[in-house]
Amino acid sequence: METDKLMRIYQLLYDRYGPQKWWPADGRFEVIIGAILTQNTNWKNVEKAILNLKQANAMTPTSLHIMEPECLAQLIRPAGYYNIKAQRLKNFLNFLFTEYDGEVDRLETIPTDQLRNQLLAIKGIGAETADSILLYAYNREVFVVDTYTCRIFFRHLLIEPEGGYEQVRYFFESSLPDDSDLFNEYHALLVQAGKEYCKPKAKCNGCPLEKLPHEIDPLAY
DNA sequence: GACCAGGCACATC
DNA sequence: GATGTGCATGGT
Repeated sequence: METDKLMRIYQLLYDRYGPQKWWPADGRFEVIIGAILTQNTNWKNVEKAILNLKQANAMTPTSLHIMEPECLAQLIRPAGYYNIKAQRLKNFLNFLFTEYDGEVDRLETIPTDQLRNQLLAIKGIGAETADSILLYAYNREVFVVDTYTCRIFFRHLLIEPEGGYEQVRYFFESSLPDDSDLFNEYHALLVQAGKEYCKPKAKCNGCPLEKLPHEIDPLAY
């Protein structure tokens, strides 16, 4: 049904930007940490926080698990919301050590739906963060919906503004081939296009999708 | 100085 | 169920 349209959009984005090779991280654990740190935050700031953790030899489950929350908060300070994010990281690590002995690889064998529910039960991990972890750390066939995804697709009249997260996710997952590599690139390309052309209060001249049907008033979303 | 960033939980109506 | 608010640094 919507498959052709979605693949055409994918192709337009891919032609413009090429492969994005996400997630920009060194290993599974770092993907998870980055997914929490990047909540409502510029990735450049997250990189500074991750560098701090690495320089403190703290980018391991054990060292983060035993670290004082105040110390962790100071290390991740550049990523913003550092107190709340330190707690969120701790919540994940408590889960990891309680349920899986602190081994991220042991999540590999858990069925996707079950793992998703376990992640969502952790305070501080919402739908987008859980799905980022599932797709980018565990290669599961889960489409990550974020602000840019909604904004771009709403402006191009492809989704309803009142469609919630799960509706939009279903729209992509049911229309696209069940391919985690495709989901991976697609989301990354939408973020790239969004950063450049789909700001909240700006028109998007030059956007790779500008020839598609388009909502005229960019302030609408 | 204003605006924005790869959200989420919680309060209140 | 919808809507509003706090959380915070750093780049443009």
